[in-house]
Amino acid sequence: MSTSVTTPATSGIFAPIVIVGPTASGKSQTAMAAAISHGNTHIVACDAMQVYRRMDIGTAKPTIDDQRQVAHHGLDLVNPRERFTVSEYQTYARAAIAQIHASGARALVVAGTGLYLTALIDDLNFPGEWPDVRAELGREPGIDVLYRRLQELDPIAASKIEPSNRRRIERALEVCIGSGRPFSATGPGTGAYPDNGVVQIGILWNRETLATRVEQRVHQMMDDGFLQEVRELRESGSLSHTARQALGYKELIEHLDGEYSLAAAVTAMITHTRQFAVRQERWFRRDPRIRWVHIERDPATEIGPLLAEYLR
RNA sequence: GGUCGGGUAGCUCAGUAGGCAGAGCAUGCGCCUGAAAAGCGCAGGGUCACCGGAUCGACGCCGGUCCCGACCA
Repeated sequence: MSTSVTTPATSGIFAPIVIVGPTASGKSQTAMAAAISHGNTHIVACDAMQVYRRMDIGTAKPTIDDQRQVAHHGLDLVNPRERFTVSEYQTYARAAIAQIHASGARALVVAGTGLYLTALIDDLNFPGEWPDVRAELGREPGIDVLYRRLQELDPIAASKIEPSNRRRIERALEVCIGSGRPFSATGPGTGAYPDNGVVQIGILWNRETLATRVEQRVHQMMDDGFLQEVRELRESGSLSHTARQALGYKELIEHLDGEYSLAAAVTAMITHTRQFAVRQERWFRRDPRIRWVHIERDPATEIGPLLAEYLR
């Protein structure tokens, strides 16, 4: 079955169940427990960093043991030196879910990366890439020049992009110039929340507790040999633009480069991870389709019953 | 004990020849279409260490007190 651009491959009776939540909220653990107790369930990771091989500890990737107990998808798709984008994820994950469902099993998506999830379950059509156009735009020093040009070519897109956001201005221009059509004609975008039949369950902790969990997890990662993992990655060659910016990896690479003491790197890592968790919450809470569950102590047991209704 | 620095936002520090107090980071909120663990924006937040004085007016000037640092004895 081909991945139609107008109908997500996920709609209909075989729509997946999705667990969303910020980092360190206990998504993976919850999914594992549910998959084991219900059987015939595959877990599909929706995570921009777990796609990289050899980036295991810092991305909190499900262990080999977990993967032996429950079939996982979306992990270890590319080398950390390779480029990987939302668009590729969209194609990959829709095909994976279609295949899982075709085999008569259930797909349980575990989502931490908001844009990737939108690409997976909603109508997000990526218009294409024009590297030569992009390169040329990158050479223009004046951001105001670029913004004015976008205002001419695509006033609608320009009105939605802040004049200071160079990256988005460049991408919109790249599409306008490359395709000859306005970027804003691409589709409804990320702000549309159509009824797609996908059940999304959100894990919600209070801020302070989540912050504590983040801190504890960072220390746990360090105890588990995170520094050694980063050292090996760093020695095996340079990472792709995306992989290089993964939380924790970035800070530890800077430490190994001598820019940070280890203690400072760990502190920065905790702060940045906490900020990331908040940003994830902000992304997800815009989606009115998500059913949030306030967690007091243990997400696996507190979400279990709700999940059971849909995994039957 | 003496001399010299310094005490300003949660943190690190600017600042004013006296006229309603600033930045970066942190925090809160918002945005997000091929880097998204990325990128961008907005906001809240101060008895300018304390006490007294001169001045129309002090964070700034004068006197004193306390605290921190360096050096000298």
